Amino acid sequence: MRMSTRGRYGARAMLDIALNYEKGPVSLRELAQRQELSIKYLEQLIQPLRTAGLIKSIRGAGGGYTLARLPDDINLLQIVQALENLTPVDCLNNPEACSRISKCATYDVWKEVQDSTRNILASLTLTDMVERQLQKLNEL
Amino acid sequence: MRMSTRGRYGARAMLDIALNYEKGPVSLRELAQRQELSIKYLEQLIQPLRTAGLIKSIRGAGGGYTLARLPDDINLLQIVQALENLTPVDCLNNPEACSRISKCATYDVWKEVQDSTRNILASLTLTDMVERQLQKLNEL
DNA sequence: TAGAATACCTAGTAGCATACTAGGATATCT
DNA sequence: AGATATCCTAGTATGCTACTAGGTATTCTA
Repeated sequence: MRMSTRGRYGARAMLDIALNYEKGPVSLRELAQRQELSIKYLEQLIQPLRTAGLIKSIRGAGGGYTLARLPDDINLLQIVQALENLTPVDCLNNPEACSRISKCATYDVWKEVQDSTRNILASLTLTDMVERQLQKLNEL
Repeated sequence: MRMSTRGRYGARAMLDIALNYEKGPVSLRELAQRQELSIKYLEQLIQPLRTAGLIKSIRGAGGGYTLARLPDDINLLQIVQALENLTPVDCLNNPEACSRISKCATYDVWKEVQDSTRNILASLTLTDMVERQLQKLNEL
């Protein structure tokens, strides 16, 4: 039950873009610098976020990325889901993956686990995360 | 956020042993047959469960495994935790893993995710799982 | 006491996913 | 024109997962 760097870096990237919402588009160069991540790797993570409709890009000099919707309309589930497989067990979303489903009690249990983790992630919006971030910086 | 076969097979094994609680020890051969898993792989999964104090073994002919405690005192968190790394992100349990913790708002968020998944798993006991299993078999 | 049946232990290994890097094409601003 | 961006495809090392193999130790039964 581990999260990959994709989901984590993606969340950091989205938070960064949200924090700079007012200041215009955030370029990958800035983003990579602030978040101490490689541009090339970020480049790979940012594309799925774009095709998921969470950010939009502005090409050319002075370009970068901005949120495609209000921070209130973007939650962590959407972010993570765009970047990694959130299904803990294959049989949950692919009934053919296992022939034992009908008699398997653990199936129900994993379903429950999946549902509740999704609920937690979905309950956290970018607005929440921005708030937390600002509060955290104030405490330093 | 995927679960490995270790945790899943381990849960199935524990449930199987619990279902046969009255009938005496369950051998790996029976277990492997019923669960359609390889003996050799099960052998590897069963050891951590034993050292975690969830089952005890009886060696020699006629031997096998039985629960080390009452099914009510064993929950899914204990089972899964014995078999795989449940920490979604390293920094949660190892502060040196990342130097950004103090200013990282996503840290708090992952912590929340971790805590709640652990709570779900901890709330499911072997007794619950046995009940579900029996009910499911009745419905067939 | 032999032998069958079991658990226990250590070492391998193929395949796959992760976490990147590289190089170039395309678009836009100044 | 040139600088600064995004966009796209391919490659790759490393580590983890999901096993398999082979042998040892223990205990029951005939």
